[in-house]
Order: sequence, then C-alpha cells, then structure tokens
Amino acid sequence: MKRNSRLSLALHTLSHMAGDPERVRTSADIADHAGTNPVVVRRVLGRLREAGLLNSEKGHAGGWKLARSPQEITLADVYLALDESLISTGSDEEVPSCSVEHALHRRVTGVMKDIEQSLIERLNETTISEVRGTE
Amino acid sequence: MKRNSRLSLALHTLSHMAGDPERVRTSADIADHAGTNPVVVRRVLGRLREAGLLNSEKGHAGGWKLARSPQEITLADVYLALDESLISTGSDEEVPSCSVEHALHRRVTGVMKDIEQSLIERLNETTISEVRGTE
DNA sequence: GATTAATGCAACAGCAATTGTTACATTAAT
DNA sequence: ATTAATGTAACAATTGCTGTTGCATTAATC
Repeated sequence: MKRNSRLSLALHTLSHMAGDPERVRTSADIADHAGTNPVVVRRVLGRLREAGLLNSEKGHAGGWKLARSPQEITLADVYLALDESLISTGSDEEVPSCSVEHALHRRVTGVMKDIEQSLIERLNETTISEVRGTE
Repeated sequence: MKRNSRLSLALHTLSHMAGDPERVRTSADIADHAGTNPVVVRRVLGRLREAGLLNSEKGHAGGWKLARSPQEITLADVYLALDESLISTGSDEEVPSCSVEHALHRRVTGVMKDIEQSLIERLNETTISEVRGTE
C-alpha cells in the first residue's frame, strides 16, 4: 500500500462487507483481501467502530461486522470517521503580524473550510451500498 | 509551516498578489510574508508558473507576477496546478487477483474520481479575486 | 566589463506521518 | 485447557515535505 491508504482500505473493506452484511470477518481475512497486515486493518477499522459504522467481537469466533445497513453508511461517514481533513489550511500557528495580512489569512482559511464543507456534502450523497453497486 | 502547506501557500500568495497585480515580487519578499524560505516559495510558485498562472523573470530586478487577471484564476486552476489529487485511491499497483475484487476495486476508484471531479467543479466556481474580496 | 540581485536547480538533513511488524495481554468459544 | 480472535504498545522502515546550503545562470545597473 502507499499513500492515503486509510480511506482506500476503509472503502474497499466496507464495500466488500456490504456484499454479505451478516458475515463476521476477521482482520486476518480482511488483510489478505487488502494485501496488508491484520494490525493495520484493526487500526483503521477501529476508527470506523468508534464512529459507529462497525462492530467488533473479541475472542474465539470474533471479528468484524457492519453496525448498520450499507444503505445507511455514506462516504461522508467514512471520511469523518477517519478524521482525514484532506483540505487543511496548513499550520494553525501561522498568525501574520500585519492586520491586513491577518484579514487575508482568515479569508483564505474561511474559503478552505467552505470547500471542505461542500466536499463533505458531496460525500454524503453516496452510500456504501451505491459504491458496491449491483452484482 | 506544517502539512498541506503547498495549497495554503499558493492561495495566500496569489491572493496577496491580486492586491497589486502589476507589482513584481521576489521569492524573498513572498517568503517573508509567508514565514518560510525563498526556495520553498520558488518550488511551489514554479508549479503555478508551469500551469500558466504566474510569470517569473530571472536576473536583476526579476521576480514573480500574475500571468492573468485575478478574476481569471480559479481555485481549480490552483488545485490542478499543484497536482495534489487529495482524493487518491491509494496505490495503483494494488491489483486484486480475484475478478470480483477487481471489479469492486475499479468501482471504488471510479467513485473517488467522480468525487474529485465534483470537487474540481466546485473549486472552479471561486476565483482568486473573490478570495481576496474587497478591501 | 564588473557587480549586483534575482531565479533555477540539485543535494541533503530533519521532521512528521504512515505502514508494516512483532509481541503480548485480554477475551470468549470450544 | 485450548484455541482463536481483538486491543494495544513498541519499534523499524519508508515516505513525503520542509528547510537549508550552495552554486550555475541570467539580466539590470554601475
């Protein structure tokens, strides 16, 4: 795997699980499919569990399952669960001294926040079920 | 500066230059304003020049200037010039063996491309001139 | 022509984030 | 008791970006 693989891994895994929502899968199975390591899978899926998208069971015969129907999981849910904030405004420390600069800085920051917000809205229009499609 | 600072630096610089489009600025001046290094500035602005957004002149009294009016530079221009592709689908090498997996993989990739495309369309609606606003 | 002041570019160190990996505690079914 | 799973900590390796130095090139100015 390379870069930005958390989102990719999450989407692939959720889409895959959407094919048989009741089936419980182990992190080892998922890692095999994704070509990575079970610990990496548990790391990423752990975030999705915290966000209420997945459930996990410990112990013998444990594993991972969707916490809701794939129709009720949007790409925005996944994006927010991973806390990626792809469109960040750089450093938060960078506070310009000049007041004109400061005003401009805030304006750029505001624009970038708007952009991210509309990205999230767009992501909210697509569900995992739709990603998977019909097969 | 921290992370994702290329986009931030580019937007701040372009917005700043929009305030006096005819003025030629050196990378040292810009670096001072942005709190970074002239070489870093030239690196990022070099990409904007390749995309036709800026012109640079070498030699004594050289520097950087907008190549077009700020009304004619959109956020999409900047985004594409930097070749960020924030919404990448991870590795391109990751080609699943199973054909069902392969189909799913392509579908996830396709969805992410769609998302990125609509992000670009959204970015295309805002110009540098609008970012700067009126002051 | 020499000087000065700029970009362009290469090389490298440092840093931060991510990934991959090992190891082990905990938990629950068999 | 055994087995098989998650949860988590620790660490190495990798990657990408930033910051920095150094220098070649270029063009205006003296």
